[in-house]
Amino acid sequence: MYCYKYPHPAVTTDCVVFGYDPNDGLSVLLIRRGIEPFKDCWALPGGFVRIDEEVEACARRELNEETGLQLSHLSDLKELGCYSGVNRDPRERVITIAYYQLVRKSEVIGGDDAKEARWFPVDNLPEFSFDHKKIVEDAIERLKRDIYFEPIGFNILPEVFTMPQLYKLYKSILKVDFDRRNFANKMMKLGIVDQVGHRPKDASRRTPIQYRFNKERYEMLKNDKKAFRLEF
Amino acid sequence: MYCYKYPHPAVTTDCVVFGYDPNDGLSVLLIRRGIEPFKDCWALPGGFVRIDEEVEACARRELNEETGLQLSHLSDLKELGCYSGVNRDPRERVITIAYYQLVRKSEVIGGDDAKEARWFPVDNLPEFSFDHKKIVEDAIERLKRDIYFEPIGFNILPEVFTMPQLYKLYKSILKVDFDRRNFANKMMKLGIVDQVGHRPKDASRRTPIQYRFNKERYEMLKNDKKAFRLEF
DNA sequence: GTATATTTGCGTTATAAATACACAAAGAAT
DNA sequence: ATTCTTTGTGTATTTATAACGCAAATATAC
Repeated sequence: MYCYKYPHPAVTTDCVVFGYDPNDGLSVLLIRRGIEPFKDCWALPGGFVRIDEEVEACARRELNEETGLQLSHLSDLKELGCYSGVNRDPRERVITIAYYQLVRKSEVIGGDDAKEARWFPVDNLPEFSFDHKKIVEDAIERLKRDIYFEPIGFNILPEVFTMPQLYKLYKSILKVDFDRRNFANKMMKLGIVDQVGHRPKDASRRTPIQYRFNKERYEMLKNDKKAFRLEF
Repeated sequence: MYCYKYPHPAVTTDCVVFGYDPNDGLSVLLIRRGIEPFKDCWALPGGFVRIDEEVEACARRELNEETGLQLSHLSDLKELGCYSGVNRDPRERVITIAYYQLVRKSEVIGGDDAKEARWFPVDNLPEFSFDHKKIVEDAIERLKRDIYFEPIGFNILPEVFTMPQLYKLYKSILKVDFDRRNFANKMMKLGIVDQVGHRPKDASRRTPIQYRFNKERYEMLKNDKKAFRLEF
């Protein structure tokens, strides 16, 4: 037993992990809870912060334990915010720090002693445990906002992709229509993407050109919030 | 005594409160600690989250208790982030949620049983307690970023102000030079400010025109992150 | 198998916005 | 009395945004 002079809340982390594929569009990674409360319901991967562990480290650890996802030490989770409603967990007072991140779906192995982990398209989400519905909604809003001010896609698209793929990713997040040609021009002018190899001269116009992100320029624009801006 | 099966961290809040005046520029509100650790050192206003209290509510309460500041229930604190270094407090494991806010200096009464509270210009800060130096630095960076994407000034300038005053506020936050005429044009075109009364016809050109914020439009632009953008 | 629709790349043009200054009047500083 | 500073107004120039045309290849429909 651990005793304190004043009552202490428990602190947990939750992660909203976004994945993407051309068929389902944007999806969120959820796990099925194995224990009460909300046994067998869907919830965000997450768990209790250890006493000698930083909060973001906890989010990474829980993510790995529950979904097999091993985030690169480079790619940092984005802090979404603190959720502190006094009755959000029936067991005890629990304060949660939520994070979000974009990953390639293929990186989820779901191995280990992983509870059942599954992708749900953002417009077809299940019933949630706790206040996780609100957290996911906030994450989607946040992602929608962030996409205007920093480049998105490096972690969520395959290494080599086509302009139509990048365009569709943006459209499926923003849910608005904008001109594909202006979008491609902007991406090129920003210098964020490089053409991969040469297009074979026997290839038809219908075969899309392949690109990869220019990591150097991508990181630069990610940090310099003034330089990157989308309108739409 | 309150006992738990697993060890629990303590949770606190800290507030970075910015004020402004033409002479000192941007300042931060700090209090002198009355107890150990860091007795008599300067620290951010803040304190322990109560077990039946939401985190943001705690930040408001502590702010009021320690500085006399009573924030309008409308103006919400902005969440800055979570600070969770395992040794940031020598007493026990403490996780802090930091907030920031802009206020008029005059609103700080410093009454009550308030510990000594004082404004420090951001480029002349004292030694800090805990990791509050990092928190303040982060808040300044965050403010610098936010200023590009949403209107700032409603809470920090007097109700009626002049364009040169608004211009100087922006310059003292951003610490870059930009054209005052283009800035004024932009503010006018955004519809964020309304001229107050008529300029007396005997008034010279040297007497600045008075403005107040158009609250409706201000709030609109605050929420629609796409509509408000500064370049500089 | 032919007609039609869709996808892709590569443009152009009109409108709007950002940027960089010019200038004059009033007052302050020297 | 002269010079410098502050304030408001205005105007070019450059740059970015938004809307759209077109042809080639291929997929789809009938």
